[in-house]
Amino acid sequence: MIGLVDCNNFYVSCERKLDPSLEGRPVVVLSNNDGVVISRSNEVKALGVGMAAPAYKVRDIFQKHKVAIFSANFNYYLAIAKKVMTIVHKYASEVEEYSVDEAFMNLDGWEWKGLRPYMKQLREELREEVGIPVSVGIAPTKTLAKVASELVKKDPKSDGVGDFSSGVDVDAKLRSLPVEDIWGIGRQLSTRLREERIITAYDLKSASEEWIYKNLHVNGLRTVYELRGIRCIDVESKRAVQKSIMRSRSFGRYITTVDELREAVAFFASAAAEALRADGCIARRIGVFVMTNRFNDDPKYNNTMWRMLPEPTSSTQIFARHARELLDTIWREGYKYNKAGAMITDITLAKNRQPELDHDERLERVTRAIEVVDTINTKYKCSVASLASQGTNFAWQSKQEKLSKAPVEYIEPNLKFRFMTHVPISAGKKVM
DNA sequence: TCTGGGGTCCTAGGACCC
DNA sequence: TCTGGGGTCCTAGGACCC
Repeated sequence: MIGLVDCNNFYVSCERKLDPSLEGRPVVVLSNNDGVVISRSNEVKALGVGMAAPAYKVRDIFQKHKVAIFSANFNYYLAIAKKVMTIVHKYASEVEEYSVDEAFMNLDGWEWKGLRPYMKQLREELREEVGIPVSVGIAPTKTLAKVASELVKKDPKSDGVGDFSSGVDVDAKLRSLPVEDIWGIGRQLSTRLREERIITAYDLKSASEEWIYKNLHVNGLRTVYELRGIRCIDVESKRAVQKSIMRSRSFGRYITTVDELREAVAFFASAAAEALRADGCIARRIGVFVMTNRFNDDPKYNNTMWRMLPEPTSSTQIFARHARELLDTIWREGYKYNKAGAMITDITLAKNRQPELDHDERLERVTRAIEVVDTINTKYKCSVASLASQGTNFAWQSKQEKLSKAPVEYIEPNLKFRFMTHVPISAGKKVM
């Protein structure tokens, strides 16, 4: 059997942990730049506010129903997620941390009768020790475990554990789940399926394999098999090396000068390189993209450019220099830029690198300087130190107007959602 | 006025090779 | 006028996930 632990309304639950008076009240968490809704309490879901709803469009609802609004505090949420995962690992030897707030457990070999109380115990421990409510699904496949936890979340009378392991009329459960709520069936596919009168999870389970393969390809067929209880997607408990790293932001205001955009791109490239080093990896390819606002009538310009480096590296300076050159190639005067980013791909483990033929002392020095920067940033849990080229303005910084104050022991140093401060230092004499 | 930031995998189509 | 048949590799773009 496979178990799935899924934190309920995770970011909202984290805010409620800080302020228990939010319990029972409508609460939302907004994305970066306070742009869209990324976590909703059940009360907010009941108001009809959708996932990823633009904040300005639902402001009236928020006001009318006195919704508590928070800017996303990812460093804090990650700290809580870590506590959750630590406990989940106690309950299974094979755990796949599927996302920040979700984990699959391989429970093969467990007597099915024991599974439900075992998972209830996990749920209670998470509630007591971390203060986060979760839903659990137990089923023969990952897709069915997702279905089980999904149904549990929707059922106010349930005890939080959905069990498909034995003696359950799974088909009846599948009939109650709309096809678009299945893991792996998104908007396009569900539209296509509905045209074919495939409306519920049960319809999909019973669909013609030929038709599915022709229209939904291998992934669709995998989903169908998984709904039938045939395991096609394994629990991947070993964390794989990332294949790409991206850092990007929507800006708090439009950027119209190349200098400001250069600073932003230098920051993104540096942040990506830092994450690369933290993984013990090197990479050969860097890309940069720029975008104008895609929602208004302003003149549009989007562009991306990639470059293959002569050899793999993890050097902030090298990535930042190439990122700047790429930006200068795609930069066009006269547009209001709204978003930009840097991407690194063709990643391999640094220990697999071919040994250097000639020892480069300058490179060594630069590498040491960068190590110091990484250490400082990790220690202070934000970007205290940076390349001079990143500038000191951060005029392009995102908005975060409703940040909750998490105690410092709840702040997890992390490279993904690093915020920016204003004390750049130079790593060496001239770095770029 | 105000619309996130990461990731993964798959497919189609072009370039190129024999 | 007729205009091979594979194969591989790469990239762009689409679909999905949270």
